[in-house]
Amino acid sequence: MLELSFIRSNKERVIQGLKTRNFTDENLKVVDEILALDEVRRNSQTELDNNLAESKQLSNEIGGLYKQGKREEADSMKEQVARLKEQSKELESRMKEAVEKIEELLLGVPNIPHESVPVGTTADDNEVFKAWENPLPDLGPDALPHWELAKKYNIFDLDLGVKLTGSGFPVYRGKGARLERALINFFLDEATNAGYEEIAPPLMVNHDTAKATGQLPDKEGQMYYVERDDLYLIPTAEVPVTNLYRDVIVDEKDFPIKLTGYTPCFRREAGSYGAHVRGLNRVHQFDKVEIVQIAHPDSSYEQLNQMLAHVSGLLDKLELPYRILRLCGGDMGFTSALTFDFEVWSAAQKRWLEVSSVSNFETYQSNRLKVRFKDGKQTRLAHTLNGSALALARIVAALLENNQTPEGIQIPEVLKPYTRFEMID
RNA sequence: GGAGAGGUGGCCGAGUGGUCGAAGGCGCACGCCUGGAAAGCGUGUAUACUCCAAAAGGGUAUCGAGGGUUCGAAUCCCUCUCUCUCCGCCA
Repeated sequence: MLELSFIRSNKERVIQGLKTRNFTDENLKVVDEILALDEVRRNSQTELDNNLAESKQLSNEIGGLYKQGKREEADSMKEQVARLKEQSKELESRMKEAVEKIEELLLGVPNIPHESVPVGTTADDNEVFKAWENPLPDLGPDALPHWELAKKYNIFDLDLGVKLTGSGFPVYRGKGARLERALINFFLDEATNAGYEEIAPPLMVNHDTAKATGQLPDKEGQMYYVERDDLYLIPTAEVPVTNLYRDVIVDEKDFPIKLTGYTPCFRREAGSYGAHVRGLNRVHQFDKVEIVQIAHPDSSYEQLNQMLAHVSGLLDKLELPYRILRLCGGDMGFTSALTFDFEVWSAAQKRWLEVSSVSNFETYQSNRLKVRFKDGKQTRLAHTLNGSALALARIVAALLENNQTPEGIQIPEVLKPYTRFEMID
């Protein structure tokens, strides 16, 4: 959520930002609407405060009069207080109404894009920030997509998942399960070595938590919900991990706070069908290691670069061809100010698969989270950032496809200490 | 699931209707003292909104949450919620 005070003093910047997000003139009216309501709110608040101050003072005087036994004087003052109270009620409801309406409108306003965000409406308009310079692997016509490889080597099984749960819940087995575990450990170790503290969070969260990182209300339909206990299954570790710092005033010298966590991720996403969602390309449950940072506003973009370098390093070590995209205004997530997507080349499907999304949310998320720090006397919102490092299912898909040989599937060097086998055959 | 106890500031803890944003202690910060430190002494130490061009300084709200009684609520009443203890069940 944008800060109201920011909109108040940076109206033009907000409007420009929303234009990058392809807001029409009609949609842009929301800004004026918010500012008008803010005016109403502040006026009623000032009036209300004065009113309450007066009642308070009168009440104290009444107390004094009673002690002196001046009953009649006191009683007439009571009437005054009663009248003020009437007015206060009215003012309060007017204020409350404005506050609620502002909140509602504010929830509909996305984050202001960073100045480097390219204009555009769809994924086609994303900028290739870092291309893959080397030739892409060519496996020839016999290359099998990962779902065929899964059958051939019995490493994961989607049909069994259907039996147990439903479509989109893969069962990994044998070396497939080991590979999964190896990748998780590899990613966690890498993050730890890069200075991230490992967190093992709950996989279910309450309403407040889901709201603070922005999953509620905008993405309610994407989450699995346990009605009986009013809990949501997490769609990403970002949710519980970032919420660790909800309502916390951070000590400035602790910046940047760097956290990592492995969790399964649960996503309902009723999406498109066909080849794009086959196999592990899009599933309802997948494993992911997430990195999260809470940073000082002055250095959050440095930290973002550091996160890009970290994710790049992982893909380099796994020897996977990848490229980095800078998302355009139309494709960027609602809450993000700047997002880079990592895509890995899947050699049998011959297409790029998104495996990581690294974003700086600036204060958009921290405004709801109320993650703050002291800047002198002032309390300011911190910046939050996060990124996948990395999402497993698609990495597995690409590893299987790219590394297939007639003898079997080669395990990248760096993973061998983790899998403790060299080949899936 | 059953029974009971309890939620007060960063922490501990006092406060059962009147000027209480809240005693006291601890912690923390700064200063004095000291060769330096400790001790000691002094000062300060919540958050949000708001008024003011800003600073200084005001105002309002907040004692788990919401509602009620009252001129006046941390204190009384109601609802909800969370935590703890005991019992039951259980990886």
